[in-house]
Amino acid sequence: MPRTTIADVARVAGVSKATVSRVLAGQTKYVRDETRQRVLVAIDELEYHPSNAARSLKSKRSFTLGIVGYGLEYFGPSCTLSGVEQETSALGYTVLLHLIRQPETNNVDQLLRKMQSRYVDGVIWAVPEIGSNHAWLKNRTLTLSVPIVFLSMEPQPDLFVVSVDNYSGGLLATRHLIAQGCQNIGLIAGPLDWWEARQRKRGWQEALESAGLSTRDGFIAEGNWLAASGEYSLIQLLDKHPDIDGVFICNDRMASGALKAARQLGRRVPEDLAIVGFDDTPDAAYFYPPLTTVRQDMVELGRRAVRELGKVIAASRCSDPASPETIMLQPELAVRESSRLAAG
Amino acid sequence: MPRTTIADVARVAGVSKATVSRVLAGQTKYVRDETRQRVLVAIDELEYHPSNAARSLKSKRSFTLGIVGYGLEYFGPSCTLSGVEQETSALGYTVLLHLIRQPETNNVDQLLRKMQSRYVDGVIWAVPEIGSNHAWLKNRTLTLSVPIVFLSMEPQPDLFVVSVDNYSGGLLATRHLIAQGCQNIGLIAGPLDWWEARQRKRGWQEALESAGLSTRDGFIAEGNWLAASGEYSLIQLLDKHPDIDGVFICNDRMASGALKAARQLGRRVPEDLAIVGFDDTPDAAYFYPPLTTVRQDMVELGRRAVRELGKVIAASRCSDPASPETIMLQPELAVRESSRLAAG
DNA sequence: CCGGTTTCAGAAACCGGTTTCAGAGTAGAA
DNA sequence: TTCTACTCTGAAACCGGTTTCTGAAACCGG
Repeated sequence: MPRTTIADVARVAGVSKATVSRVLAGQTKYVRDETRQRVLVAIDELEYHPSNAARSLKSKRSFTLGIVGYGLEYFGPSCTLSGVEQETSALGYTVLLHLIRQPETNNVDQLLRKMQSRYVDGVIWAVPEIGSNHAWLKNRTLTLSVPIVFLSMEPQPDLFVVSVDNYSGGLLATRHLIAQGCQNIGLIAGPLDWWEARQRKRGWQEALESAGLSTRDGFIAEGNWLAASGEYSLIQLLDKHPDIDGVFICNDRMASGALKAARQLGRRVPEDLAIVGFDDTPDAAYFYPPLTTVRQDMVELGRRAVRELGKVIAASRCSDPASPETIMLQPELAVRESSRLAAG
Repeated sequence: MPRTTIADVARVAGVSKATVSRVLAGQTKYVRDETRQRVLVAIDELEYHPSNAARSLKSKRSFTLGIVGYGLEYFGPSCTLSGVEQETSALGYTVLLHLIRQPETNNVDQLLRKMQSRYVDGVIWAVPEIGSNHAWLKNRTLTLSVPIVFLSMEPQPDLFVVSVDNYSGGLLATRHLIAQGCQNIGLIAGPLDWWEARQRKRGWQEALESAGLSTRDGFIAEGNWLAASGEYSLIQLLDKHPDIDGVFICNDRMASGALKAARQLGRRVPEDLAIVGFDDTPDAAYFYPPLTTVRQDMVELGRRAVRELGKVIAASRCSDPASPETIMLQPELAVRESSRLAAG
């Protein structure tokens, strides 16, 4: 049986397709109240739902937002996606999801074209900036015919960017360690080709410098976000510098590895070694000992990005382009036992 | 500037729209090779990409799979979604994502209609069976005009279901505890209105019974998947039955809470209390002590579901409906220190 | 050489909405 | 009373593909 179309509704309501369309569009003008009621009744009666394809074809919009994501196996990105979907639904759009597996992927062209061929009304680019994987932006600046909001990348004056302030997070973590009385504070960084990892490192660095503490190169180890690398890195670090009494570890997973290493080495946490992580994963509070960490609200990040995108889309529809802006969400510190030294 | 259409390609290639369409469809018949080449060149030259909307409108397919998901903040569902997306892309489709926040949601009708209005070619229902949230299926059995594959629900003869064998997982975990010499084995279950939680419990129960061990009611605590409930539940359990020497905890998060409780109570793990979890979260290996757990491959779950859906879609297109089947993925045990007792 | 099948290609209808344009009816102004 | 102005509605064009139908040309056995 063929689907019920706008023509069916029109026939039942005794009006023309045009009128039904106007009612659907929610126009209050140019439709008499009594007519509107008849149409609404017919729609209800027939359980009519308009075809998105037909609608998109003519109006060139799809009521769809394209999301390009990465690393869904990690807690942060999953939460971001959840936030994105939530806000997208709230705005009456639907999410078209595309995940990238190689962050340095370079078939961006094909991807964008695919999105365009689906008339997405906007795009959330939720692939973190790694190496030069955002270089494609150089070539096509503003050739982007569809509004895009970028997540977690170096702010650029001509782009919409929403990100957590990782630098500020690094500051928070490190200042806290300093306040706890740590003298030799190490860093287990994320992969330094990640923009976010570099920002966290910079926070660590500047906190130490402005406190007059040393940032010797040997105090830095570069991990790969995984627990095993945290374990390994801490062993390395303590081997070279046994006097390290505090470490800022750039995500909770690596921190959990480091905690394991500390146990194996017989270093008590926090007495011998204070540790601060980053993310505030749900289980960070259940590490042994519970982990002090920098909390970032990834769900809110996703929501904000979509809200921003919504504004851009609305503006572009009024042919009144919104001016690019950068939104930085501030992380906060969750203090737990892994860094709690006898209060001075 | 208007987008390049099939008519543009036709003009450049010196053929008609119909011919271009045939080339696009990949038909080898009814298009001379030389003509095809001309068309392909034109397509390439104009960087032509067909409009999905126009295509869907006529052909009633959208090359899109609708995914209805739940609980993306958890590790498992995220991985499933990742697997789903991967396989969906591989099959040339795109994912349309809709997340549910109240698992007992009952506006299923509206949701399905929305999917239909977007002409999705198939649906993956990735909302776990909780309470009677799948009851809507009763009313509309086979009225479903679009192929659906269900995840993680009680198998039904007339539905396509793909799931991890949770019962078998419960068996594995509990038999392992028995093999380690535990005599009094408790259970910290998930919320028992979850089908998956009930299956895991059943595995525990039958393993004990077939070994001639007791399954007193007091040996069971019902958690809510969260770490805090694992902590609380273990305290309860040990309070009532201090002689418990092993526990099967139905997910890793609760297990991490339980490990914390054990530390607080001064119970050594595994010497005084052996613990087995479920999921094999990436950090389970870094718990203190490292957690023995039942590993389920959620990524593969997602992939399998899509592959299955692909088959159903293909079959339905040949108006040769595939006959419903149930696929059960077998979990496996990852043995670590939390349950490793001196080998007998 | 002829009727019949097969291959190739184009014209036009069609999918289900939106939008333009034009016309009818009514109200208000001159 | 007539002229504009505004409200309401329908007919028809349009969006960009797919598909049917039709016909020309090529091929083929008799």
